[in-house]
Amino acid sequence: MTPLAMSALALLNERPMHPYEMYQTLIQRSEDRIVKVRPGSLYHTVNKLEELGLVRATGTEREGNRPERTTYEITEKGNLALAERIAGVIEAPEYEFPVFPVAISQAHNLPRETVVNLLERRLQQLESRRSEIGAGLRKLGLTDLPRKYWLDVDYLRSQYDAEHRWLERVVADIRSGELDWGEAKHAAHPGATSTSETKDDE
Amino acid sequence: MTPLAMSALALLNERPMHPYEMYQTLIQRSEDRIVKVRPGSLYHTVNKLEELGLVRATGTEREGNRPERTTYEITEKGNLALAERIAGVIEAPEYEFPVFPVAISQAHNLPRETVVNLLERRLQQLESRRSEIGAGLRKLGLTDLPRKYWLDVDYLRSQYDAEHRWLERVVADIRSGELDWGEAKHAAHPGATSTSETKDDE
DNA sequence: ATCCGATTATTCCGCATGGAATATTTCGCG
DNA sequence: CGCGAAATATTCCATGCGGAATAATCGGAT
Repeated sequence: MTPLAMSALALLNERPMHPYEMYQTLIQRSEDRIVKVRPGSLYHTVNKLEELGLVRATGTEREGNRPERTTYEITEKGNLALAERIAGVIEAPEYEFPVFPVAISQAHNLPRETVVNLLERRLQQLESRRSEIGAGLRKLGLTDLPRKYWLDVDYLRSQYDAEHRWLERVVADIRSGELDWGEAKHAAHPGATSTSETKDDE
Repeated sequence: MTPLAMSALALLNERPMHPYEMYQTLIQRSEDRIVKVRPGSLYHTVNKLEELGLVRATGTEREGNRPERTTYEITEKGNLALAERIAGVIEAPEYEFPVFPVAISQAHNLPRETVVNLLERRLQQLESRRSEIGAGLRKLGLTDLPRKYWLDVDYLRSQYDAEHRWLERVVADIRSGELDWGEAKHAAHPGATSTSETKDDE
């Protein structure tokens, strides 16, 4: 079950809805900070959930002359599956192949000072993300709600902090020479004087 | 450019190869810990890189009577693009929607003790992951190489540590009551003798 | 009153990914 | 020396997701 499926099921667990209403609700609650949600995917997801018997269509109303909208409700099976999925995800950490480690593992192809600059820019960006998180929290009035309801933010902040510290440490270590950056052959670095040779004869 | 495309380009930046050789090399270097790599996707990826003019086929040899293998080399443009992509990823942090936050944001649907148990199991799993990382490092003899070449491991470890501390803190806070887990209506919890649905009580 | 644009609600298409299928060849084992 | 298993090298197909297209209606400015 994909993240979006989890969110969709969770919504139907509150009350029956039609897909577009789920979309609105997710956006309004700013859950799109945590799940990737696009209208198209949502419909697809709900369809799949129906095939799996985790939700069922209760009926199709039409208001005015707008397109028909199909309302879905969660099934007993769906309720079960949701809880099991949540439990499964929490219980067993799974690596999800973020890009940053890939890039950092190849940073040795770039020259020292370039890397230092890039890392410092990242630091700045992280700072502003951090403050956005805080601002968003307050804007949503989440700070009034018990912590139970924003554990995810709490978690993400701790991850953010760790990355922040790591970046600062690495930058310092490169600067100080503690982390040696033996300049070998590099890949071309952006901004290098490149003899632009473009061959596209296919 | 997807992570796999980055890895492929990086390999071709070392020397020309045919896709299967890239596959072998990635596996042998255990880069599949960091990039998701499946033979199928690799061929597809290389094709796309060719269309984009970032790599070019140098020729097709055949050894014995095995299927023909097409060797590729990186182009000037490819070299440039690789460096730019690496720089771009490092420079600008991008959220990649991991599942754990989604699950944790819905954990309030599960009963207190269940959650505590799940979090504790996760802690254990993380422990063993951690030791595996260390073991893998030593097995590959990476510890001899300068730190420059295993910055990714370094980073991942710091992330791991942060999560570890977060989990311990949260578990402690739930246990102590510091983090209140007001037991409201729950979704069915796995292993519960669930009877009817939870529709009407708010 | 009317026209423009945003909102409502959904469908459709393309593309990247993963898994399986294919076909040949070498290797291990008795 | 011969049989099956693993390795070599690649293609093919089902699937899920994101972005764009569609189509009707509502709100707001002139």
